[in-house]
Amino acid sequence: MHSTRITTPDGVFTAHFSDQGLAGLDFPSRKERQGPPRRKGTEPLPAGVKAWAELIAQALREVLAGRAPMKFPPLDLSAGTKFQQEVWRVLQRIPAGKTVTYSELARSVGRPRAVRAVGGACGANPIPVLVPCHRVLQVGGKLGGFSGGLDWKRLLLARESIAPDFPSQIGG
DNA sequence: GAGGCGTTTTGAA
DNA sequence: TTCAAAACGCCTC
Repeated sequence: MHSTRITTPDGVFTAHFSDQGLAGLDFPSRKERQGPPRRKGTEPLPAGVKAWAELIAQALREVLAGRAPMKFPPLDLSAGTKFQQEVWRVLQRIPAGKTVTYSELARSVGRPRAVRAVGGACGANPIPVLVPCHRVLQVGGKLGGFSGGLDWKRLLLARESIAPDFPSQIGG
């Protein structure tokens, strides 16, 4: 397992790689968003992993800009259960600028009643942003939850020109 | 509008 | 195997 930092205009993400591809992605910490990155993580990466990291950096910037990535790095989702992987597959098919509800997602995987389990699968998603769990909303347009924090979910949706029913704290 | 219950999956003991 | 928890949705009051 290799780890490296992915610098974007919105902060420094941390990517984790297995032999199969990208296996995990961490959101920038507050410190990393505000200050310079630490030296940790500068260890040399295998050439293949380095190439993946560049692809991921490009893909991340595309998604953060509200666009669908041109090239997509290989994703290693084998850590999840079969149900979770099915949910994550469906998530990857959601185009930029479009959203689905937890109930729609549940129907897509053939478990129309398993809306709560779908929420759990979204929360277990190891690769947020690239596996767009932020495009899953509650019925009625409410945000629901987000493992990286609702701030990130709101930001990502805003970049895609999606205006969910934001809580009144935003105003309006 | 608010609270309670139902359904499904997952992780721990 | 059993129990508790979870990024939900629907029904009832």
